[in-house]
Amino acid sequence: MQEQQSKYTLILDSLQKLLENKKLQSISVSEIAQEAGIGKGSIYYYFPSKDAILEALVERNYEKPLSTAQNLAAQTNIPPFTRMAMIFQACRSTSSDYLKPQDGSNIGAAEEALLHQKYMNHLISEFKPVLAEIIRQGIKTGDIRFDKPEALAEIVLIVLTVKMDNTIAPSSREEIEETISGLVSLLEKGTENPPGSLNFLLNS
Amino acid sequence: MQEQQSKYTLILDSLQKLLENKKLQSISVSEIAQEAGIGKGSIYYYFPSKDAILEALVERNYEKPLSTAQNLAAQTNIPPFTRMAMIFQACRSTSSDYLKPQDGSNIGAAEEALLHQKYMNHLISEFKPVLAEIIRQGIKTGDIRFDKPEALAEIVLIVLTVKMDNTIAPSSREEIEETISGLVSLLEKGTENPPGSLNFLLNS
DNA sequence: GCCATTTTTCGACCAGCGGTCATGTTGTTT
DNA sequence: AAACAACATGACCGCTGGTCGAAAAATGGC
Repeated sequence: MQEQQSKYTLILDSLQKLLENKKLQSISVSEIAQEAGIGKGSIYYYFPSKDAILEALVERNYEKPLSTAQNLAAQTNIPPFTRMAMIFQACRSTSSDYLKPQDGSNIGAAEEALLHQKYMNHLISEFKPVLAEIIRQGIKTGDIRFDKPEALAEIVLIVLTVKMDNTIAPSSREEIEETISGLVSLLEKGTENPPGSLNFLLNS
Repeated sequence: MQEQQSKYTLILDSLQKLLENKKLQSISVSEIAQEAGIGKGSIYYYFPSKDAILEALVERNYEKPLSTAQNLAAQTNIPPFTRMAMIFQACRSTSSDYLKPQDGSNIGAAEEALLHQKYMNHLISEFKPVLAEIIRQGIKTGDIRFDKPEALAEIVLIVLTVKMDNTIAPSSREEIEETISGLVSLLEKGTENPPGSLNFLLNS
């Protein structure tokens, strides 16, 4: 008989549960196994390493937002800045999923850093072609004036992701908004749009 | 009798040597002790944790470039963009110090991610006020037109650091240059300077 | 010089980690 | 029923970051 969810999915679910509910820290493979109610050895039947579990989880979490973003890019009838706003939104919402309560202990800081690295890496590399395509269309329609769409997309995504993640350049919520607001200003001038015209990107 | 260098310094030197000479990976505390020619327990007399050693090393490595950057910021007779170029240069040179030969094994990827995170964190947070001050002076002299100096400084530093580190958004050397070139274009438009006027920022 | 006190050094030791593996257990095929 | 493959397991391994009591070196008052 086939279970509702395969062990593979069960393992990912368990890791996710541990990540959001309990403190983040370094979650041991044994813990994951215990949470999933299976033997530790079984985990290595489905995953080659602990890293691979993290990687698979990150990948799974961005399947949905990515596909919606891709659909977004195809909707040429929607104005490009509206679509950009939705990507902004996607970055914000997915980012906050990984914010967990910080406790005093620094144990497992390394694993956490790796998680953030993987997360940002995926988000930037996956969203970049989508956002670049949107920008390219915006250039064609004349809404955007800038001659390096890929570079612009990457810059925007890097700043957004890093500030949302808040690990590499930690700051208060106000400072984050200040920087994003500056990014929007820079974007307005860079794409030759009037000041304030992109303010709607700021709504969280 | 006082040794030429304290054990504290010796430990940092040993870690640095291990980081640059051998493959990066996860360097164990025992290894550091062996390299330094001291007992493992002694390390914990000078440092509370392995993390603290990394942190101290990162901090030490940016003492010098930071102080020169701070001196730079004070030199109001030098045009602001020249000083900015020197900060660009500082980012580039310090970044490459940590690029090490990549081998196939993924062991210790977590520790490496932590190192990169610490490194970028320090670089951005330390350079930000300096660069912001330079920008602020540029605004006063009329060389720069932008109303959020801190935000602009942070954006520039984030993009520079992330691209130089090449861990969060890995790409080829050409792609890196492309993105930086895009950043410069964006900067030119954003600060209301003519296209190409900031090209000298690109020289590595 | 000498002892008492403090500062420094050490490596055996610890719990726990990620990962392996021989040994089941279960399910399918013939 | 027998044979075979797919799945499950926890004892086990080498190693890690970190602890600790004891020894060694330095220090200071006399």
